Amino acid sequence: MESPAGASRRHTGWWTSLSGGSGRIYSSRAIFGGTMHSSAVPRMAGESVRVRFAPSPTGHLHIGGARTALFNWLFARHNRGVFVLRIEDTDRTRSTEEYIEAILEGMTWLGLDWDEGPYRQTERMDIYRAHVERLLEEGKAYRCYCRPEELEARRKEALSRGLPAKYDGRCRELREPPAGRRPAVRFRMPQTGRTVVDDLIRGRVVFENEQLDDLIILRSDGTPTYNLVVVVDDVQMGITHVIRGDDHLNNTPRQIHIYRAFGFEPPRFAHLPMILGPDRTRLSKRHGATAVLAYRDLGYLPEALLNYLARLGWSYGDQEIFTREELIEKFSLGNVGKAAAVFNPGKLLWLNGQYMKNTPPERLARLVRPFLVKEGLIAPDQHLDMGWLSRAVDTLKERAKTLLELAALLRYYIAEDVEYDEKGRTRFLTERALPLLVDLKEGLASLEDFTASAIEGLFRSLIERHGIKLKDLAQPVRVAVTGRTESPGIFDVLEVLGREKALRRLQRAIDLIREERAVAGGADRASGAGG
RNA sequence: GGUCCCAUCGUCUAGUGGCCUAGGACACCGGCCUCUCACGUCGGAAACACGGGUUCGAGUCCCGUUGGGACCA
Repeated sequence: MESPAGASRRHTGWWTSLSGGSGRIYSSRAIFGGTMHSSAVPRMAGESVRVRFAPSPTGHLHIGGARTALFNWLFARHNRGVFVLRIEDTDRTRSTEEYIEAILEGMTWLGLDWDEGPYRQTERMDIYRAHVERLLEEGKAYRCYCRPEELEARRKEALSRGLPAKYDGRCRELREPPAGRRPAVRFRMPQTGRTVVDDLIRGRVVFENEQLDDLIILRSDGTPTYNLVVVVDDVQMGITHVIRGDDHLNNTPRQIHIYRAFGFEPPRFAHLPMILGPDRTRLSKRHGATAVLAYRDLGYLPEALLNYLARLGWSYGDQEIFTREELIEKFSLGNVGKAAAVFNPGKLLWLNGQYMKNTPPERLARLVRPFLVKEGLIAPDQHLDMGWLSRAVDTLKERAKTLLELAALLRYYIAEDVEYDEKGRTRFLTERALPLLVDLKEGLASLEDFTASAIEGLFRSLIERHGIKLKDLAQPVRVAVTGRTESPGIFDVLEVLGREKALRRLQRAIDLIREERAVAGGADRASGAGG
């Protein structure tokens, strides 16, 4: 499932357009009149669940969007429903093809495969205009000739007098439109009564209709606005459950009235709590890496990020680690919390470490390869024995919390030579260690099988012969072969390193100690301090 | 400003009126394991925002206050 192709096998096609040939959900006949009622997916008992993720391609797929996508995906998979991907690219000035690609790539990397789409709103403009036209004909919407500047001035005026900044409805009953102005279209909201949203997460939320504006559904330039478009799309795509961020909760009553104006029962709504940064404001770039693909490039495993995202706002008793299948099986909206959650990179890192140590070394070896290239340890097309790399990875995987760290640790196995950690060199590559290293080198050179257990045997007999503890030998050797004071078990390190490299590095350490002895001796003589 | 939402350890959370002397996880501190580091393991410090009610009993229900967030832009 790591390959992009794997995740896209269910897609009906990248650029499937609802207004084009697919016709499965939508047919052009369904746009108008009575056919619309019957052609939209009816809400009957036992009807299958249809949900959607509708990102707007004005940026990368970020943590918050990915969590929304994940919850929709989990809800669909849990209920054996359909997960639709819809690109909300009506904002042409800010939407780009690159971001669309990046969003698809992010979802594919996370394994959030969609069943339909991606549909694109820009291909559906005629449909939205037709819907607006219908509302106009039925008197459920009206043309508004107020200019944006006028509206702005009135809003400021109202605000300064402490009144609600609501559209005053002056074009509602307009008989004679002023000449020479291109009107916008407003939706006629009810002005009395109340609207109830029975939210699947937040419970019953009541809005006074008095508070609702006659909102603009078609701008004077002919482009439809968000609240119209989202309703038309959700109706036509047969969406049964709208699961989205709670920043949309205030829009919900308006949308409910638009559904009703078209003669549809609204879907069920579920508003997810926000994800915040450490300063408790909405998570954004200021807080560091927020793009899903940035975590991929930092060496995170997709299943770890997925697991972390799932636990951000959702829980299942005390359980922290879930396989993808468990998430699908155990997910329910009832276990989604209501309070906003702070994104905690430290916990994500821990979780990734858990996944690292429980992932088969063969897979990690495959995944770490690009990071070795990035680290400059191998050339992009360089051959690398994957069996050997797997063994090397196996010794390191519980020491590395990310693939990037793993690649860095792999350096002393792969590189020709090592750089000594300064402290390690002065502390362990000493005169005292010299005979030990010499003896060990000889022993290793004549060892029959260059295996960890044979190497251990050699170490045991050496420390007995010299009357020392294991660490007196292990640490100097560790510094000599890895350059560092910490590493996996020294026997494993030597085995993975192989006889040739091991001997060469020991010799280099031996030479170094002897050189320093010579220099020190020279210095002693020069200063006349020699005794 | 108006409307709406939210409120348990620093963070993610369990908790759906008695099982709570508030549980788990990350991070933090200490012990153990040990050739080092890590993993693991054992232990520690750490929270029901505040005030009123309801109730025999409230983290849990209601109201208010405070604080945070979102939308209107």
